[in-house]
Amino acid sequence: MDGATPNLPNHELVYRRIREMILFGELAPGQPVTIHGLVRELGAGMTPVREAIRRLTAEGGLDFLGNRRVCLPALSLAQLDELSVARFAIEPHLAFLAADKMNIADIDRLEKVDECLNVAIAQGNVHAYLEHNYRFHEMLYAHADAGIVMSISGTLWVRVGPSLRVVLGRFGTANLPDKHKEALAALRARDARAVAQAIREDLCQGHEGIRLSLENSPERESD
Amino acid sequence: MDGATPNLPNHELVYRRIREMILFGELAPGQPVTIHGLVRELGAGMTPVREAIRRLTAEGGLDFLGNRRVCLPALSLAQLDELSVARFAIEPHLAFLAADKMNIADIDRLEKVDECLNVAIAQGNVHAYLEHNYRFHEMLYAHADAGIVMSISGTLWVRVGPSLRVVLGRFGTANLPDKHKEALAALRARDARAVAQAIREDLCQGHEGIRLSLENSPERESD
DNA sequence: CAGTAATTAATTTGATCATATTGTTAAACT
DNA sequence: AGTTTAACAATATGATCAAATTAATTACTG
Repeated sequence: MDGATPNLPNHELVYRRIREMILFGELAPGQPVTIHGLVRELGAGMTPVREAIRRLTAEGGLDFLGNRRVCLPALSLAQLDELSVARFAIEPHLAFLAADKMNIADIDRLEKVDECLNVAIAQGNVHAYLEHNYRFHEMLYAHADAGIVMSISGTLWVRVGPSLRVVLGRFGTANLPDKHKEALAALRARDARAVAQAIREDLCQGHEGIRLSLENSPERESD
Repeated sequence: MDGATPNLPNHELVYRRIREMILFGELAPGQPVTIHGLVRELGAGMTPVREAIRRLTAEGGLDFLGNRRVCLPALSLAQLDELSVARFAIEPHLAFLAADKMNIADIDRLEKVDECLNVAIAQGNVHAYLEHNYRFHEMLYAHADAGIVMSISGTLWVRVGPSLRVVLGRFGTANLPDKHKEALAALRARDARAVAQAIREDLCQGHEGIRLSLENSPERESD
C-alpha cells in the first residue's frame, strides 16, 4: 500500500512549504516576500508559487500591500489583542470538544509530541520548538472533528507564528513554561473543562510573551 | 476624480466578483466550479481566475476536492453548528466594539442600508436581500476597527451565503424577521451590550432558518 | 560652489497569456 | 464486466508586458 497522497499538485506542496516557513520562524515579520525569490528558493514554477501566495494571503499569513507587493505581517499590539480574543474563544473550545473524543492511544501520541517539544526546549532549538508546539495543538484540536473552526484556528496560528519566533529569539527557549502537562493530565482524567482551561492558560502565557516582546521593540506606530 | 484605486490587478477583481457570486446566491451549494467556465463567464484570463479560486478556497467559500475539482460547499448540519459557534462568538463581539465607535452619521448610513434591505424584502428580491443584509453587517462590523476578526467574519459569511440563498428560495423573503431595527435602536441608545444582543438574535434567527432548510432537504449524510 | 530637489533612466518585481503536459473521467470496444 | 482509448479539464512552464521602486543624473536654489 502506498502513502495516502502520492500525487499532490505542486501548488499544494509549495503552499505547505511556505506555510511552514511562516509557522516555524523561517521568515521574519515585515520581511518582503517576492514571487521570483520563492521561485528561485523553492525551485518551483511561477504559477504554483503565485497560487500558494494567494492562499496564504487569504489566511493572513502574508500581507498583500497595495503596491502589489507581499510581505510578512508585523503584528501591532492592537492586532495581538484581536488574536487573543479569537484564540481564547476558539482554541479552548476545540480542546474541549477534542477531550471527549480521544482514546488512550491518542493521548499517548500527543504526549510523544510534548516530549519532543521538551527536548527542543532543552536543546534551545527554536525551529523544533515552534514545530512541535504547533503539532501538539494541531493534533489535539484535530480530534475535535470540527473542520471549519479548525481552519480558522489555522489562520490564527499562521498569524502569530512569526512573532512567536521573535519572542524565542529574544528570550530563548530556557524559561518557557507551558501548560501541556496539565492538559495531558486533564485529558487522562477525562475532564474536558480542565483541558480547555489548560489550553487557555497555555495560550495566555504565549501571548504574554509576545506582548512583552512587542512592547519592548517599538515597531513604530506613528504613521 | 475617479475612485481611490483605479489600477487593481485583475486577479483581485476576479476574486471580488466570484466572492459576490457566492455571497449573493448566484451559485448553488454542491455546484461544480470549473476554471474554464469562469474564464468564459467572466471574460478573464486563466491565471487570475486560478488565483481567485485559491483565495476563495482558503476562505472556505469554495471546496477543493482531491480530484483537482472545485465546487461550492454544501453545508452539513454539523458544519452549520460549527458556524453557529464561531459566528455567535465573533460577530456580537464585533458589534459590541463597533457600537462605541459609531457616530450619528454612521448610524444613519447603516439605517439607510437597512431600508434598502426592507425594500428588497418587500419586493421579494432575493439577490438584493442577500446583498443588503451582508452590507448591513459588514458596515456595522467595519467600525469595530478590528481587521483580523473582521476577516474571520468574512470567511464565515462566505460559508453561509449559498445556504442562505437556498433558505430564501424555499421560504421566500416574506416572513423574514431580523433584529436590525433593535440593533439600530440600541446603537442610538449607546447600549453596546444591547447591540451585541440584537446581532446575536439576528444570527440566531438566520441560522434557525438554515437549519430547518437543511433538515428538510436530506443532503445525504450516509457516506 | 555646494547642496538639495526634481526628473528621468534602469532594474527589479508583479501580472498576464499562450501553450504544452499531465492526470481524470467517461465512453467505446473487446 | 474489464480494459483500452479518447476527450476534457487542471496543472505547470516560460515568455512577454506593465508597473514600481531605486539609482542616477540634471537642474536649480541658497
